[in-house]
Parts: sequence; C-alpha cells; structure tokens
Amino acid sequence: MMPLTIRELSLLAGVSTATVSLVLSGKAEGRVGPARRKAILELAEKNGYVSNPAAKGLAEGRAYRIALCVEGRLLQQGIIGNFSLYERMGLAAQQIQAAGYAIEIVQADTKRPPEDVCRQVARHPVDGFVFLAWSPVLMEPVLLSLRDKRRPAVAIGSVLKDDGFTWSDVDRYGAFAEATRQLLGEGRRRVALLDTNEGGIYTDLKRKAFADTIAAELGANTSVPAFAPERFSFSGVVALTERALRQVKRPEGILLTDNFYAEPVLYALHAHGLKPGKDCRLIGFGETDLADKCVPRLSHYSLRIADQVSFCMEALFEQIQSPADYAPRHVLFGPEYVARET
Amino acid sequence: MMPLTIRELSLLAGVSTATVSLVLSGKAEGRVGPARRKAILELAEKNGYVSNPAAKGLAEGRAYRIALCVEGRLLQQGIIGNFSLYERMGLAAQQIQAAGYAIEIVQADTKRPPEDVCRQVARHPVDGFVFLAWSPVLMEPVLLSLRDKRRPAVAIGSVLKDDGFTWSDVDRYGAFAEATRQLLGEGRRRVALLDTNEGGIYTDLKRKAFADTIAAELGANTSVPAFAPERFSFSGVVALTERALRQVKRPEGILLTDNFYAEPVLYALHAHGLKPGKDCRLIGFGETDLADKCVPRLSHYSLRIADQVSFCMEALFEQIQSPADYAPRHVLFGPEYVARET
DNA sequence: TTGTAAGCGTTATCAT
DNA sequence: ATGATAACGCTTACAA
Repeated sequence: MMPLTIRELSLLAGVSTATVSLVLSGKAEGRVGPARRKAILELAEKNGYVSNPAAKGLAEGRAYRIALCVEGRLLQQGIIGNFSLYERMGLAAQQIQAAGYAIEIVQADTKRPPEDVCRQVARHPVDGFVFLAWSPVLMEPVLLSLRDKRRPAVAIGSVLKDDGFTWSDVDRYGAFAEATRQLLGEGRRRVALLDTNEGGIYTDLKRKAFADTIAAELGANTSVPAFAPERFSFSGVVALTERALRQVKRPEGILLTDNFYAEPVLYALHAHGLKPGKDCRLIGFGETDLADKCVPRLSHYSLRIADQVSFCMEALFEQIQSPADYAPRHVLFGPEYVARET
Repeated sequence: MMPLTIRELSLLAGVSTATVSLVLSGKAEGRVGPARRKAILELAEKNGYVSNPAAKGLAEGRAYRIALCVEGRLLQQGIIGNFSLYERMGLAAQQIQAAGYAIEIVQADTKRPPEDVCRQVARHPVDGFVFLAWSPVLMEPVLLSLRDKRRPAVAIGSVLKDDGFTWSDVDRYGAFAEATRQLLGEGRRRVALLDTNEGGIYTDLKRKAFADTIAAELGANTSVPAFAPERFSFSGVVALTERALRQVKRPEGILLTDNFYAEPVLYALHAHGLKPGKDCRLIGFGETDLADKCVPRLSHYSLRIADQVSFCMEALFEQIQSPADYAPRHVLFGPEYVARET
C-alpha cells in the first residue's frame, strides 16, 4: 500500500488537488465550502493520509530539517555526567518534531579553525540551527557567519555579548548569590561551597557569587570556604566532603555547584552523623531529576532547561517563518528554588 | 546567497542539468568525459554546492528520514543511568547522517494498546525504523505491522524469536557464564553476584548464567550468593556491598550486573581493606566509558553497542536500497572481555 | 467557491 | 557522450 497523495485524495473526493491542499494545510478559511472541507478531512483521516515532507519542502523552499549542533562528539562529551546536554537535546527534539521538522545532529569539531567550523556547520541543508551549550568564544564566529547568510540560528545555554543573536541561559551568578543569602538569612554562618561539577566552566562564577554575597552580608574580611575535589568521582567527593567537614567544624550550610555528585556528599554527611536540612542545609544546582534521586531529595536551584529550550525554539520558528520581521532576543532566567527535603 | 542548484551549476559549466546530476551523484561512470567531470566537480566544490534533500527525496520517492523509536519518553527513561540508550542513539544518529538521512525521534507510548502504537509509529513518513532496546513483547506487533506494509525496520538491543526480523544484541547469558568460569578458573571459590542495574530486565538471565555455571563447575549443591540492593543509589549499593561482605567472608570474586554502580562497590571494598583484583577480582558488565571512570578501572564484559548498531544500520540501508532481495538477519554478539586494572 | 497550471530541484528515460 | 524532458507530490497564483 503506497502512501496516499493529495492527487488520489482529490480523485476520491471528486475535487481538485488545490482544494485538498488548501483544506489539509488549514488555509481553507472561506475558500472552501464547509461540507467539502469536512468530507475531505474525513477522507484523509480514514485513509491515514500523511503529507510527503520532501514534496512539501520542495514546494515551499524548505528542507524541514533543523540542525542540533553540539561541540565535539556527542558520546565523548555526553556519556558521563553531562545530563543537561541530553535533556536539552531531548526537549529540543520534541519541539522540533512537533513542528513537523526532522533533526540533524551536527557534531562540530571545535578544535579546528573557526572558518572550518563555520563551513562544516553551514554546509548542512537545514532551515535552522540550534546550538546546545556551546562556549561563547567558539560559537560567535559561527553565529556571525550564519547571520551573514541569513540562516536562522539560536543558542541554548550560552550567554552572548552581541545583542544581534538569540540565546537563552540561566543566571548562575544570581542563583548562587540568592542561595548564599538564603543560608545567611537563616542565621547559618559556617557555610561552604563544594565543587561537584566535573569540567564546570561556570565554577568560578558560582564561587564569585558565593564570595561576593558573603562579603556583602558579613563583611569583606569573612573567610569564604570553597572546596574542589582531587578527582571527580563518588569516592573523590566523599573525600572532598570529609575535608570540608574537617576544615569547617559542624557546617550549618553547604552549597554544591552541581547536583551530579550530591549523593556522595549526603553519604559523607550521614557517616558523620550530620542530618542534612536540620543540622546542615544542603543546596544544590542543576537537574531536578538528579536532585530527586537523592535520599532525602535535594533542594536546589533549577537549571530551567525547559524554559531555555522553549524560549529559543519559539524564536527559531518565528525566524524561519518570517525572517524579515524577526527581532533577535535573549533571556537570562532568574533563580528558581526547588524546595525539597534537605 | 541562495543555495546553488544543479541548474545554475549546469549554466556555469555550459552543460545540461542531466550531466551535472550524473557527475554529482557518482553515476558518471563512462557516461561523461573525464575533463567535463573534473570541471563540474571543481565548480561544485568551489561554489559550495549542497544537494537539496527535499528535491532528491521527491525525485527518488524517498523521505531521507529515518525514525529512531524508543519506548516511552526519552527524558523519563533515559535521564538517569540509562547511558546505553544514549550511546545507541548517538551511534545510530552518526551512521544515519553519514548516509545522508535526517532523524526523527519517535517516543512511542507503549502503555497504549498495540494497534495504537503501530499506527503511531507507522504514521511517520520515513524510509526506515530503528527500534532501540525495546522489550520484545511490545515490539513484535509493531514490527509485524511494519513488515506487512513492507517498511524497513531493525531492532537494536533486543532478542526476537521470529527469524523474519532483523535484530542484534549481546549474549548476556554467555558473558556471565564466561565471567563465572573465569573466576572459578582462577581458583576463586568464594564468589558473589551483585545486582547494580536499576530496572535491569536481564537480571534474572545473568543470575541464571551465574548459578548454572557454578552448578556445572562445582556441583549442583554449591551455594550461589546473589545480592540485590534495597535501593539503587550510591549509598544503597555501598550497603549492598557491605551486606555481601558480611555474608561471604573475604570474597575472592565479585560479578556486577552492570558497570553503572561499580563505584560504590569499589568504595566499600576499599573501606574494608580489600584490594580489587588482588584480593577480590571484580568483573562488571556494560559501558566501557563507565568502567573506565572507576579507579582502578573496571574489568568488564562489553555491551558491544558499536557492533550492535553497525550490524543493524547496515542491514537497514540494504533493506531500503533493495527491498526485493533483502534477507532478514540477526546476531547475538558473544562475550568480549575488556581487561582493566581490577 | 473551485479548478488549472506553473513551479520547486533532482533523477531517470529517452533521443540524439 | 550529452542534452531534452517527463516525472516526483505539494503549494500557490491566477483564472473561471
């Protein structure tokens, strides 16, 4: 059984292909009689009509494909720990397909010179580009060259200087400042920040927010205990936590740079008889799914990935549909506290 | 700069579109003079010609899309722990795109009745379907209905009864039998199996291989210590390991059903002064990337995902290109030991 | 309100 | 060896 075409549908309905096309693409508004409209829609439904994306695309000058661009190889960078990349991909994929587009995954070799990367990316016959969590420095030349070619593009999970680009990200500085204020506001003075995020390019930013806030609230000469593990692993973070417990006696509050290694922190606290939440408030950052795997579940500031993705995908489709009157935009989502048992 | 078409290329080269098409699609074999051929290729290269997939697909009656079908929502099932799904997806995506196809991710709601799932899956206007790690029971009706419609499909990471389907998987029974023989062959008698794989639908199979092999080598009345954690988490598996250490005094060998929670096992062994490898040989199963994150790196039996994916993708493309003389095939990849420091 | 017909970029079948 | 030309399925002026 070959897939049905509008031609066949039009023969069945006894109308022309144009009429069928208008009805099926929802442009029949006052151009096709309601009885015919209904008959055609029923016929299409009954026979399981599916429009041919190649034909549709060819006629409209579209590829009906969108590129998801990641830095490096998907497996290398993603396989361990980088859940947020997968969540971004999954959500973006959903929204792309809901709009009738297929996906092309571009694994860009960002070690090569920028112009090579531009060429490699731009070669893809797609209607739009989505950059997932790229480093701004590497992405800028690529975005510039795409803009020159009037090719729609958005960046999810990166902060850019140029107002001519479209991007979305979460305000990490704001989140860590607020988290620190929260601890101090509860009267907790012995606080620490533990780095639990392998290859975290934002670690310095988070530390700075922590330090700035302590300085602002308690005075510039207060000590700011921040710890990084020797090795990012379960046992490495257990050791890290124990080191922190040694240095900060009976800490009343701990901030984690990421939810990923929250479990070993909880494990170490437990081993030392410290009840998280009660004795020591623990606040994480990142994926809610990861936080909810902990026992007790981890309170944290959200990465707001769904918001980031929705914002950019909406902008991208707008850009594709009417490039002429599209205005670039960006957003830095504010801190969102997810209260849990710790 | 609008993308170049073969029409424009043909005008530049002073030849017909047919000639350009033949050259660019590599079908010029003795049909176009070598000088012309070279000139056309250079022109295409210089001007960055990219073929329009919609036009190509329309002319060839192809969608140039392939569906990657997963059970349930990608995020729900994949986000925690299910690395192998992502690795399968990533590898499949690479091979699909290398062949010039785009991807459609189908998140099938397998809780609904089979015929609904069939309809939902079959609706997608794609040239082929790849099923990633589906449960055979749920997949069979879908594969049957696709076969009826002569739609190419393959199943990666599932074992099927019907010889008319194409699938690939790894022989888990074989791997655990061999792993057990390996431990016993080294003279290790106090051995145990720890379940470190959340929602492992193959746990029983692995336990059976373990038990069968012990019975075969040491006699049917030997005890077969197998342990499952109360909760799948780092601390849960630490507790699991400690329970095992209590019950099997100074174990000489431990099998893990999965590499995912190997770290807490190593942590617990270390805490009890047991050197993995020396005192107690530890053998995992699954993702090599996960095994290599451990310290010391974990010896294990491989999931052979790359082999599984290559086998099925090759078959799928063969099926798409010449459906008439395609013969269904399957493979169960044998045990592959990855020797590491433990 | 409906139908006709001209594209869209590529492939493939013919003539030449 | 090369060039016209007719598909492929759909959209969209434009004509009726």
